[in-house]
Order: sequence, then C-alpha cells, then structure tokens
Amino acid sequence: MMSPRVTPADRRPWDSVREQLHDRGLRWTPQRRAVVDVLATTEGHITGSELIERCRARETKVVPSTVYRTLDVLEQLGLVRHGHGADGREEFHVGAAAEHGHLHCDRCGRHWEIDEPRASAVAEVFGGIGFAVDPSHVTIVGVCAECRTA
Amino acid sequence: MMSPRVTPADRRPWDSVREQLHDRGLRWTPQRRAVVDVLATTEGHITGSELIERCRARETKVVPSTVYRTLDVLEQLGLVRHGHGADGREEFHVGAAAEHGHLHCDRCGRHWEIDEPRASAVAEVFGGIGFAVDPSHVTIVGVCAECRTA
DNA sequence: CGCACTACTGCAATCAGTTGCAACAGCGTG
DNA sequence: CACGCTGTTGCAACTGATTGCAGTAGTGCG
Ligand SMILES: [Mn+2]
Ligand SMILES: [Mn+2]
Ligand SMILES: [Zn+2]
Ligand SMILES: [Zn+2]
Repeated sequence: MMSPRVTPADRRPWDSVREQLHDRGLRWTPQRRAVVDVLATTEGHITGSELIERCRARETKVVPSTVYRTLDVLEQLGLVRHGHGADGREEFHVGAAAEHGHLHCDRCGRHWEIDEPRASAVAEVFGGIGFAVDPSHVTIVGVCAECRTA
Repeated sequence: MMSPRVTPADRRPWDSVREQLHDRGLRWTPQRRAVVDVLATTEGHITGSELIERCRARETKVVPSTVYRTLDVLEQLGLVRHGHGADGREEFHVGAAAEHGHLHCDRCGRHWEIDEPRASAVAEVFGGIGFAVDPSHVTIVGVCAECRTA
C-alpha cells in the first residue's frame, strides 16, 4: 500500500485507543471518547477529580464511576499509570513522562519527580529478591534537605 | 522517693501518654483513653476503621473524626506512624515494629514488610540529596518473584 | 469547690473512590 | 435496517477520611 502510514501506536498512542478497545471486545462510547480527549491534551499528571471536571467542561455527560472505570481499562491498556500522593490520593501519569515516582516533603509540602538513576537504584534494591517494582507507584515521603537544615 | 520507678517511656510508651499530652497543654479525655487502650494492646498494624470498631466494642462512645484527630496527635508524639496500603488507605504502625515499609504484589495481593538492610538501601538512595526518608511511609508496589515466573 | 479558659467532641456536610444492579447502547449478524 | 448479545452507563448506597462549627468538658487557679 502506498497510502500514508499511521504514526506508530507508541508515538501517538491515543489515536489507536478505539482500535485497541475493539481488539479486546470492548466498546467505544461517548464517555470514553471524552476521557481520552482530555487525556490526549494532558502531559504529566492528572487526578481523577480533575479529569472529571475537565470532561464535564467538555459537554459530554460523565459520571465519576464511569471515569474511574475508564481509567481502569486505560491502565490495563498501558495508556496511563497511577500512583498515590502523600495523602494516598490517586494521581494518574499520562504521556511521555508516564513512568516516574515522586518525592514528597512532609514539612514544606513540595514534591519532585524521581529521576532515572534513583528510580533504578530503588528497583535494584528489590530486584535482588525477584520483585519487579512499579516505578510510577513509588511515592517516597520524608523531609527535604532545606527543611532539615532549617 | 523510694516508690517503684516507672518503666522508661521508650519501653512502655503508653503509660506516659497522659503526661506527654499534659506537657503540651493537651487534654486526657475518655475518648483518647479508649484509643490508647486499644493501641496499647496492638502490635504491628491497624487501620483507622479497625481502631474505631475496637474502640466501640470497648463501650466508650467514639466517633470517626475524634479517632482520626487523636491518631494525629499520637503521631505528633511519635507513638504511632502511618503509611498507606497499595490502595492509598491509611495503615497505622504501632509498637516495637513501628518503623517499617511494605512491599505489595499487585498481582497476588500478598505483602511483606521491608527488612532493615533494604530500608536503609532505599534511604541511602535519597540520602545523597539530603532527603530523609520516612521508612514507615514507604509502600513499594510491583510484581513478586512468584507471580512473575507464573 | 467553683470559675473561666480553651482544647476537644459530635455532628453534619463534603470529598475521593468503589460497587451492585437495572436499564441502555455498541456493534456484529443476518 | 432490525435484532440481540453483552459490555457499559447512571444511580444510589456505601467506605474511608476530613473539616467547620457550636456546644461540651478537661484543667489550672483563686
Ligand atoms: Mn501519608
Ligand atoms: Mn495503587
Ligand atoms: Zn521541605
Ligand atoms: Zn505476587
């Protein structure tokens, strides 16, 4: 075929969601479209409630349970990953930077993304016993350098 | 005075709670007594709701908000520490084994306590940037060796 | 003992997230 | 296009946790 090739799924993953759902016998609905539309314009993090709000702003009728259930299937497809903030609330990682954990200072409340070398170091600690760490689910809480000296 | 000396606070920490509260201008109430009574007979972990249930079983009237608020002050006194399960729900660490993190397999749902050498290894990863990790707040999620080979 | 100061409690509302269930609606088939 | 299988949705109820507020009650002091 000489027709223009579609960009590979791993470069524009949202373009193929419908197809991926279809392949698994799942359905493409207006609600899922709303969720995917919002996620496609999100880079980094989003919480469940932010997502719900942004879907609602986008006309389509969506209810929380549907959004959370949709996030579940998107996570199974590997299109988002979730972690938890220091308070345990869910955070969804979206896009290129999907795979990373967080460092959270309990004192000043600031937080940082865990960089690759350190993420690997943590993974290695448990790799020794055959345990495969999910990096996006890692949230390390403690006190940052600045707060400790202060 | 020749009266028998009280066991040091760090060996039977619950005996001195009233005193510790007192020293900070805080009060000793029936509700706090109920919470402390339950915690004193708990070793390891307890969730907020378990604690509430066990307080209720012990006659005294307690309401969730009071229990959670009491847990807050006990944590400030260093008598309990909290972490979060893989679903983000709070878990309180009580007693001698208070300081430890958890390893949780997302596939089979089993979990393990993180042992001392590995806890230190994680702490070292972030100690390099001056960040002091709170070990009881660490929950590492991933897939265990058994589930990976299966 | 009784007063006053203020910490603490209970309540009701609210937020984040989950679940069972009955009605609805994709989508493949004929 | 009409049909029906079955995945999906909305709803309502519920769990875990938090918060503002008004009333309650520890605790020190005279
Ligand atoms: Mn926490
Ligand atoms: Mn989780
Ligand atoms: Zn800090
Ligand atoms: Zn496992």
